[in-house]
Amino acid sequence: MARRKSAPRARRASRRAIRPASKLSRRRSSPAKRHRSKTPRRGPRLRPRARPRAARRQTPQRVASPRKEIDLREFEGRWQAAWDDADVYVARADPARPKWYSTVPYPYMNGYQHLGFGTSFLRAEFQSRYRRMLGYNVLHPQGFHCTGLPILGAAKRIAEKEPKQWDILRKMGIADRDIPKFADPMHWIEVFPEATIQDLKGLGAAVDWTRSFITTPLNPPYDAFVRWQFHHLKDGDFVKIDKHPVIWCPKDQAPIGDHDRIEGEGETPIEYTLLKFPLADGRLLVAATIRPETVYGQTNLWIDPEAAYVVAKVGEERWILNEPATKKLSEQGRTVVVESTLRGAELVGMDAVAPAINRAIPVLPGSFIDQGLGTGIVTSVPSDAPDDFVALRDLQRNDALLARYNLDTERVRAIKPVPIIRAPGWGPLPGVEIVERLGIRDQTDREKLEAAKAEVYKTGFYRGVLNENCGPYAGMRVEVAKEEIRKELASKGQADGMYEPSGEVVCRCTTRAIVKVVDNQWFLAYGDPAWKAKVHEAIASMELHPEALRKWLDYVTDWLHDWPCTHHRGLGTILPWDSDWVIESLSDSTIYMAYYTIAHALQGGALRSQVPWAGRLDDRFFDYVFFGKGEARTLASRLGVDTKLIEDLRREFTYWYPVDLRNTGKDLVQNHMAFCLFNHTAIFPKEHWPRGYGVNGWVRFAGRKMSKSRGNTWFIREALRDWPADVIRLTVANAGDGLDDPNVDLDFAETAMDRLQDWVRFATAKHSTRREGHGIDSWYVRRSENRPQAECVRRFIEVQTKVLAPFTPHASEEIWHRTGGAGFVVDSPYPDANANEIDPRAEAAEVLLQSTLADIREILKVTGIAPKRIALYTAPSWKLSVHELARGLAAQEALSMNVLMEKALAQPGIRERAKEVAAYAKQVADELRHARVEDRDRFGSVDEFAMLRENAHFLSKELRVKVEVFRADDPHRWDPSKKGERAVPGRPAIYVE
RNA sequence: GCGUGGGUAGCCAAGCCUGGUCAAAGGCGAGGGACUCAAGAUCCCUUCCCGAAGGGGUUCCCAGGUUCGAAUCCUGGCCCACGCACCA
Repeated sequence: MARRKSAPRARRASRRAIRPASKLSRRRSSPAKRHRSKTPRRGPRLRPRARPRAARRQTPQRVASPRKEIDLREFEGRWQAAWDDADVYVARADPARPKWYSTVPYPYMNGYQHLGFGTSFLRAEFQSRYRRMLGYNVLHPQGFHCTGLPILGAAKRIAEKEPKQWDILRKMGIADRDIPKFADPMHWIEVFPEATIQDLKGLGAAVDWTRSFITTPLNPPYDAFVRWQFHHLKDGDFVKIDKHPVIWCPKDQAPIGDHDRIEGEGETPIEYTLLKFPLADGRLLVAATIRPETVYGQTNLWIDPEAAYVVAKVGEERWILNEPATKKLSEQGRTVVVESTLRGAELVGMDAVAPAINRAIPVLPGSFIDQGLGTGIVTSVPSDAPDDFVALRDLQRNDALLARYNLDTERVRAIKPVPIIRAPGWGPLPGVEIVERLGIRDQTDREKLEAAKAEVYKTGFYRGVLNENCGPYAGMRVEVAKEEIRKELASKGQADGMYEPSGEVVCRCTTRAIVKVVDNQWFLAYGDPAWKAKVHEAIASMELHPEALRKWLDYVTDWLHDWPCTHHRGLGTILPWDSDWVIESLSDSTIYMAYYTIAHALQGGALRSQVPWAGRLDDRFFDYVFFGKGEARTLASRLGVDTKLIEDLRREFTYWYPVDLRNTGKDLVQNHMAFCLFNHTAIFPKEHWPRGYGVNGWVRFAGRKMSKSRGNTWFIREALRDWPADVIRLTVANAGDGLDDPNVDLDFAETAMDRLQDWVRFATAKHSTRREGHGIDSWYVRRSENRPQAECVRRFIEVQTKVLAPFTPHASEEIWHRTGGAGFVVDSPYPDANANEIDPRAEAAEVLLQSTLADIREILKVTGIAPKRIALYTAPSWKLSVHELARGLAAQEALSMNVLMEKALAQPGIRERAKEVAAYAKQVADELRHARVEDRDRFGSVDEFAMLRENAHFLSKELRVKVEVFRADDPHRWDPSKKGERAVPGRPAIYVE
């Protein structure tokens, strides 16, 4: 039996709820309460309501409360230790029993885990515990993900004493003096996996910890496993090498991931169109745009007269553009030779031939151009680009400027925007319209101009249609025309392409990022239609929760394209055939569920394996264990282990695989969950593809989205500091289902805690003190007049304890043991409905009693009578027999008014009240014609008069007034207002005095 | 825009797939009562509107439709959330 040891954490955290008795406390809190009732509470209340300390001290005599306090935390620690000692959750293959294998994706180890992970984890865990009680041999392992950039990045930031990163750790509750240790990435990997284990154990996780591990080469057998996986992918042609645009730091000469950016998180490379404008001498002015569809609205070009430009030879052409653009083009695989430089002013006033419209437009001076973006030359479409319109207006109004550049004033002033796009909600010239609406003064009004651009672009792009000024593209949707026009111009040599970041990205070294096209990027070929087809096949045979997930996964499968699966930096396995690259973190984590099945042997109980032979694993080992290829004996002798050990691992794998349920938050659907299927179909035979997925929403906390940036996170350890684990588990279970975001509701937690304490108190009390009935079905307690039948209560407690066990394993275990249960409740068989114990007659009687009680209450409520005496009248015998006849007819589907009347009148004593009978028969016929069989059968199984008479005392007690029961056809009944006539079967008449 | 999910009472949240037992579970909040010197504890009742007799009215985003019957099925619309990637 379990060794009872009390966990120090639990003792420290114990919170004795002593009922305060002081008037002081009441006075102090009542205004707050009044206030609360009027205004909704702002922000979450994190902790259970605190009992005022002062009150506690003032009234020591009250401490001796008559009720024994239940300290949930105390026995949580105790039972966690007991399960641990008994290795309850350690799972090994057992061919004699059915298996259940469920997992959640391992969390990334750059911090403590919050309740978002906790929720995904617990949902899978509830299922694991439930399956365990159904008799399955359950495997539920948990690993820890360390691959990738964030840990390195964060460690570096700590080393640099960056305040933001420092603060993140401090907010996690790490002491200032300990923070410098996190300058070493290894420290993160030492601290957070252990911390996560403690957190999950604190929640009562039913995990087989002997199979836990961390990723990356720090853990050699896992590293070998990933290498094996990539060899297979390569052999099967699932990996390919190709060109790839990446966000790139020109100074560091390296790609910049999100975590290495000061600015521009989430920005990605997008392709700009380069438009070529021939000058009279054949040189080409090159302007960059993301809106090639607006070429039909071009009126002029913009050049910054103060900026420097270059003439560069690109292919056979001479391009004029700025110097940074030539560098970007070079990085993007173009050959660019700079020949000379010139000032923008030299170009102003020239004419150049615009593509698509093929006519000369003037080059005008503009000061708004961002020289770091594009080419430093901008084509002007004042109809749709607020910048262009404002710059044009500025120039037209500025005589000095016009004069300075010797421009043809008449010609410049004659330039008018050309309408080109029709979009709902906009006039013909959105660029002009928005500038006027926002009251933009001039080119220096940057903030408003940015907003204007965004607004015009969005509707223009998604809803716009090109108009009659757009030549062959008139009538085409902007979204489509964009690509068409670009293709046409490129094919005619009037356009080219260049990548830029989708928004400004600044590297940690403060250099502005550009886009580089690398030409040797390794990809997983998720874009391959044949591969996609196999994934669809896998999805089709899966069990998905919720079912809506199926459509989403199918969509994601089609939408995915080739995935760059290697990096130059970050922690991870070195690509086995090209040591310049490290395998990226979403790519090393797709089939590791297979690794868990053998991890207990490979890890030797440590997260970083120290097992000597496990440091020597090669592909042949995994080929044998996962595919049964090769000889166990040769393998064993090479590794220096017993043949049996190797064979056992093969058995573990074939026993446990595939995964039955993998649950996660919805953020992973379009990457990890999809990748997992792709890689399984690539590597494993069909019978080892995952069987089930579950997905939940983002956890909201007290109605608000839980997010680090908003300071609304709740770490598991914080939650455990404030609440008992079982309460957290119940609260998570209550939070909501489906793909919607579940809501962690602390008011519920508060109630759940009280109820759970009550339940434990009740269930573990001696029979004689259980009479109060807290925690038990109150209808039954009341019906039994507070003397519930002992065996019934015992059964109730047993069943309830088991049903609750997946959610509140600690409380259930405590009850189980204190009520003499054998073994652990978490391993006991789940209760099953027993058909022999269902008594339809008794249930029908209870339904009648309850509905009668409800009817009486309704009458009392409506009339407002304070009753002195209540009488019930059950239906007269003639109504009973008519009803019975009707039921019989209904059962034969022969119920009609005339048949019923005919049969009724044939009975003795009916004819003399034919009129009444007819009225009632009609009513019964209408009621019963559409009634369900079960409902029909309920009538007749109960002797209403006997039942109500027997329970008159109970009703009296419930209603606190005398209740009498009569037959409606009893001539001696007390019935001052002739209510008895209304009685019908199933509905006794009621009189209230 | 594309994709996915959703809109149920003051709030949270079941029900919808498989139509009827649905004025719609449960929880929170609120009101009343019991117990109490008193309570934030516990228990009971109420909580869409009307009603001095167990009833009636109007509801499940809106508008239509199918059906004897719709929160549930179909069509159209409005609104909200999330994702739209190279990485956890």
